[in-house]
Amino acid sequence: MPGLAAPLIAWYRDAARDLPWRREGFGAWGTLVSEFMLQQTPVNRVVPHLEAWLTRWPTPADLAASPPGDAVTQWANLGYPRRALWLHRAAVEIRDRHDGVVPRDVDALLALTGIGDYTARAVAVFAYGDRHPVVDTNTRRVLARAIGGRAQPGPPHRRDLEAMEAELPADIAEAAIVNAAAMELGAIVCTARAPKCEACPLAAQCAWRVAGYPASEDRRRKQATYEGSDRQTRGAVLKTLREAAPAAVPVFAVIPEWPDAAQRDRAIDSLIADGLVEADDDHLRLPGHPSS
DNA sequence: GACGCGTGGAA
DNA sequence: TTTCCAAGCGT
Repeated sequence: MPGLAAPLIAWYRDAARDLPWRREGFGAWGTLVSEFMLQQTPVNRVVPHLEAWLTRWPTPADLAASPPGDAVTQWANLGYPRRALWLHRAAVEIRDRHDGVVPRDVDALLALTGIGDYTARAVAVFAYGDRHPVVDTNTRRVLARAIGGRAQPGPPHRRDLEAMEAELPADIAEAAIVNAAAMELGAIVCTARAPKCEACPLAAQCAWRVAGYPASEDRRRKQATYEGSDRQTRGAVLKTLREAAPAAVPVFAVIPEWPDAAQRDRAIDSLIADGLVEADDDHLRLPGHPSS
């Protein structure tokens, strides 16, 4: 097995997209915010929101000083609004536990709200230049195909980190590039549907291609139907409150047209339980308590 | 390990 | 049109 590092590094030098968080000196806070936004939201939708966010809140302390509801409003339609709440909590934790500086240590990053195996290592590697395996869904797919010979990866697993670690050069700077290049390859060449193998630097050594693109059992979770779901209902409720913010909205005026009143009430209750919505008297609003 | 969690663009 | 997919995380 020749290894993936050398061809990935050469390819990345020419093919990498020019993205804001790859600019020199983008900063650890910017990297952290970008990674939160990129958790399940496509790059093209993140870019404009990221710039607006960092203009409003240039440091973790700036965000921590605002009400969490403002973060939910600024999050707008990026989806999964819990991430806005988690990012706000992380900012408070950074202010209180790390003197306002995004931590560099992976375990310290993992201890922050909303940061898991991927985001912690992404910040340590891309913002601070340390040497760790960074494994997202793109990298898992590249590894599954190039090394495992399978069409798609299985569910995320700690073993993925070990597989990526085995591909990293000893040189710290090169290791960071290999991490970024594997993700980039999965994002723009080794895509889930219709991979562009003719443009792939790993084509000659790709186990999946060499084996003739065998179909493998797809163990990925199917996404639940969105139309008519509780998630859709929650989204509609929160959209109403974002558009009214910072004003509160009478409960009777929150998606009154919704066909299933019980589902609407269930959505409101779950949003309150998640801390995304506050209820007082007969009104609902985004959470407004200062963070401390 | 499996589930719940938004939103919009592309095939 | 419907389905699939997108730099995951907490429970």
